[in-house]
Amino acid sequence: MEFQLTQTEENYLKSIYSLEISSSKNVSTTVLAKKMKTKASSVTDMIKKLADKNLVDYEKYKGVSLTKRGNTIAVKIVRKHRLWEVFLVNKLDYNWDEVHEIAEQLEHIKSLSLIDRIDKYLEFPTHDPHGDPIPDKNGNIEHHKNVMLSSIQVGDSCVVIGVKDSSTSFLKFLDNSNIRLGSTIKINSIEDFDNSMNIESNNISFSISHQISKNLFVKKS
Amino acid sequence: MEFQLTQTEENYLKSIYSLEISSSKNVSTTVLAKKMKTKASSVTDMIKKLADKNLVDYEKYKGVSLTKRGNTIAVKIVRKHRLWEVFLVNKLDYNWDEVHEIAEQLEHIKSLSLIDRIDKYLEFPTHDPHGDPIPDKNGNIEHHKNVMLSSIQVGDSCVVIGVKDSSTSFLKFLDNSNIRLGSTIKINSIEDFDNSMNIESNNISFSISHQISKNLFVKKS
DNA sequence: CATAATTTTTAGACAAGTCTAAATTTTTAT
DNA sequence: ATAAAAATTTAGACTTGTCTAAAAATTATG
Repeated sequence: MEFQLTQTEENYLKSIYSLEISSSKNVSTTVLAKKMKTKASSVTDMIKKLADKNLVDYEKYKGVSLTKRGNTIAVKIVRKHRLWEVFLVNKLDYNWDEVHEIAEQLEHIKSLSLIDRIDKYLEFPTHDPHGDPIPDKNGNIEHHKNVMLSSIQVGDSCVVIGVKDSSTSFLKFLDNSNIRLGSTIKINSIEDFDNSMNIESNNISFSISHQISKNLFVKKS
Repeated sequence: MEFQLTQTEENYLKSIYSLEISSSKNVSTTVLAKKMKTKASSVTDMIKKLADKNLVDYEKYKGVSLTKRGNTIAVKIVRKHRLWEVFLVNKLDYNWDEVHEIAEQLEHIKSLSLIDRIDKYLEFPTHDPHGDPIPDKNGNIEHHKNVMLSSIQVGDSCVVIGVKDSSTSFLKFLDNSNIRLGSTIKINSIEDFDNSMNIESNNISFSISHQISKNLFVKKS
């Protein structure tokens, strides 16, 4: 029943999945086009194909959403992506800013057993190197509470549990600031003018922009 | 300088490489078509494209051969394929008859560093699970002497060092006969009629067809 | 060596995924 | 509420890798 999709189709499903999570509305053609780095007209074509295959619900001019079947497949791809990232970091000693592109390729490897063997080999990790939760074999996934560092109040402390932006430049900035998953951060002050924060981490105080604090998932401690 | 090839182009190069090794003549369109499970006309089209890219030497009606550049790329793909096979067998506990298809996909993953990290992680194996030699980082590969079990004489003993045919059915037969890499085989007798051999392995005597003995690489002991 | 058989190439077509340009629909703003 | 702007879709085209059918070249055979 689980017929073969092309890599491109899989990438569309994955993009729709992540856009649905962050907005909860139907995904628009333009937004999807930007995410897929292609043109709106190409998106329309592909959406029609996915709708024919019952992977998305689509109504002209109204955007798309994943069907149950589409969601199931998207979650599987996310699972593969995140497990491969764990493999690359934990076993091959890659840095967390180096693994995304390789995992983008590895996530499309077709095999009924491979990813579950990897999962076992990695001893069933629950989160990837960026703190994102890994869906289990049955597609169950525990979502972030989405608490951003930017919403924490002066005087409070929190622990970094994930990054929203996984770009190399952001991750390298965090490396240079000695901020990693598990780091404890205390808010010393917030600048009214630009919402930049003075924080304390590893006993060092320094300032970070709003752009930074908006992209760090944290848990109050 | 090392521009991107499609998976299909890579597969053609790999096929030409393996056909060149086994015949040392130019590879004909028909033979390549059979190997690639496609039609001769498709092969002609692709060959032209590869020739344009300076990966093969091609003269109409005379078949193809790899250029130095084409050979270098083909060897890299072979290296990736064989290292991934080692990973699947040694780390993920796959059986040697299960890994070919998955490695066919993994060999096309693009990354400048990945395969060398895998190589290191596996502690620089020299042979894949079927006994085929693994090219090193610089593309150096030590070729089999191509001594087949079928060429060994009655009374002599030898050690299995590789399989020519890596099909599931052949490998499963070997599993069932308790023949694996490193197994010692003694030739008790050879049947004139069909060249079947009576052999002794693991202190058990049994008969194998010529088809079997022609597909086992051995080293005299 | 001449003709038959085989191999190889060419010509024209198709599906997938993309593009540009134009047409249509929806949204925004006056 | 209607015109302008923005978003979306359609139409037609291009590329990649494939195919079938037919033509051309090579090889084999009598």
